[in-house]
Amino acid sequence: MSKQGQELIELTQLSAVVGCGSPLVREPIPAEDAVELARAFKALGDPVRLRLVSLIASHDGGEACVCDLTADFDLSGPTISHHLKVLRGAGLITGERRGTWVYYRVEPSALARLSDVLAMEQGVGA
Amino acid sequence: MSKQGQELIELTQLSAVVGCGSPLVREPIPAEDAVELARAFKALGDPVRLRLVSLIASHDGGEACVCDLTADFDLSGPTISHHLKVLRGAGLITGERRGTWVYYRVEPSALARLSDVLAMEQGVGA
DNA sequence: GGCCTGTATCGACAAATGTCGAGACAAGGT
DNA sequence: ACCTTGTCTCGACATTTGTCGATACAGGCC
Repeated sequence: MSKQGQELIELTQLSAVVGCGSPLVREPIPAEDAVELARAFKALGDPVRLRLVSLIASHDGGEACVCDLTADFDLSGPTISHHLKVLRGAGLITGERRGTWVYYRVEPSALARLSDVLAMEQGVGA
Repeated sequence: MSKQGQELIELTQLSAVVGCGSPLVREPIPAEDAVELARAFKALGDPVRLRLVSLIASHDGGEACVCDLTADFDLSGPTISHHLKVLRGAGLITGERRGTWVYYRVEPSALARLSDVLAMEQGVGA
C-alpha cells in the first residue's frame, strides 16, 4: 500500500506545472513533466489497455468489473489484471472492491489532462 | 519508400472508423482501431519522444532540424534518429530534407485525433 | 468450517524496446 | 576530387514488457 502510493501518479498535479490549456505546441514540455506524461501515454500505448479503458468508460454507470472485461479478450485473467494494474499505476483508472467483485472506473481528469496536452489549439503554426 | 508506406499509419483515416467526436467513453474502441491508436500513444509513451514532439511543435515556424533537437538530450545521434523514426512511423511527425538538414514538423491532424479520442465530452457518466 | 468463485501476486520466459558505436549515405565547401 | 558535417542504418546488448501457469488472498454460500 505504502509502496503503491509512491508509484501512483497524480496526473492532476501536473496541471500546476504544465498548466491547463498549455499544450505541448506552445512551449517545450519540461523533462520532469515529460516523464509523468509519458508514463500515462505509455499506459495507453497497448491495444489491450486502450480497449480496457474504453470498455470501462463506456460501460453502464461508468464502471465495470473485471468479469465484464475478461470476456472481450483472449487473454488469461492474470494478464488482464496486470494491464489493469498498469492503468491504475498511471492514474488513469481506479479500482474499488464491492463484495465479490472489483469495479473499475476511469479517472476523467487524467484523460482530460492528456487530451489537453495533445490539443493543438490552432494558436501557433497557423 | 514503398516499405515505409506500409508502416506509415494514416491516423486521419481512423476518423472514418472511430468517428470524429466519438471518444473512447461513448463506445468501446474496436480491436483493430485500438491497434492503430495504441501505436500512436505508445510513440508518445517515452519521455524523449514526447519532448521531441513538443520541441518540434513549439519551435519557430513549427519545424525543427535534428541539430536543434540533439542539443536538448544527453543521447547519441543515432538514438535521437531512432526516436524520430518511431514518431514518423506512428504518423505523428513528418521529415523533409532541405539541403544539408532534415526538418521535422508535427502532423496536427494526428495529434488532434488522439486528443479527440481522449476527450471525455461530459456526455456519458454525468 | 469448508468450498467455490473472483481477483491479485509471483516467478518464468519469449519478445519488444532503448541505447550505443561503427559505418554508410547525402549535401555542401575547399 | 576530397574532406567535413549532418543524418540515417546496422548490429549488438541490457532492460523492459506482455504473457502465461501456479499460487495466494477475499468474500460469499453450503
